[in-house]
Amino acid sequence: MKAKETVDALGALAHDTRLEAFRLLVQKGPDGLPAGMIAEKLGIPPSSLTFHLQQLAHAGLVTQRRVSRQLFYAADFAAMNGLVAYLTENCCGGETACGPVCEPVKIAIKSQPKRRSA
Amino acid sequence: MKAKETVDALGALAHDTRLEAFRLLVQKGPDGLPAGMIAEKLGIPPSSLTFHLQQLAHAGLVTQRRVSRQLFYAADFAAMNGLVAYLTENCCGGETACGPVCEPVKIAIKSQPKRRSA
DNA sequence: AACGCAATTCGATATTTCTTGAAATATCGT
DNA sequence: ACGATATTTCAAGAAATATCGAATTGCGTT
Repeated sequence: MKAKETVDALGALAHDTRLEAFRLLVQKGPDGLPAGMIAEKLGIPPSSLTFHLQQLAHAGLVTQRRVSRQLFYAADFAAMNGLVAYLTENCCGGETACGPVCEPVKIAIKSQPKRRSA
Repeated sequence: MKAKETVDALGALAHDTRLEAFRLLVQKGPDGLPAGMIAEKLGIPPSSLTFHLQQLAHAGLVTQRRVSRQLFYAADFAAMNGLVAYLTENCCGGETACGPVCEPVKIAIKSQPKRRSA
């Protein structure tokens, strides 16, 4: 049943608004942001935002925690990494003769100086 | 316009049949597989397969090459890695104080012994 | 308890995506 | 050129997803 979860996660990310929201949260780190601030940054009405955050949450890509009146959302980094792992699993059949095509791109670059190019 | 391309790629992968097809191709390596064989393995009619492969191709995730009467499809590993990079870009704002949450999972495991568990 | 603020649920509409048979195109062998 | 094989294109109905205003719930303050 891993495939189904993965499809959910990919589908959750496959949308302008949600991708933007998710990336915002990835860049914000474990503390996350309150829904209202996300809605404001994305320029969409609250009810629309809720709809999209729920898809991300249902897919396990973001977590939710209440702080007083606000609901903070944060990226779930383990889920994100799990998703990536699933996509690339057993690349080239695990053959060592595969060449450099399976080489990872060093995802998630905390040790590097800021780079915004990709 | 990088966001739009990413949404396309994620959308292309966010479907049962297409995810299965893509993973099949990832595991098959650079040589890929002819359309007919993919359709057979997935158990779907040819016209349906074409529809899905086109989405993957349009998103740049697979390439196409003709060999006699057959059309071979293969995963585009650079595109896949670019997608992952975009998702995780500037994780935690690039702060070194972020902790282990941005740590990559060592995607693409070509040095492991064969495992077919998924 | 009453008020205000933050966010969600509901509902109805609009839009997009999926599916697959039938017909068309491309390539090969004879 | 003809027939067979491999795959794509077309069309249109079916299914899933997106949008957002109005009403509602949860929480804190007075």
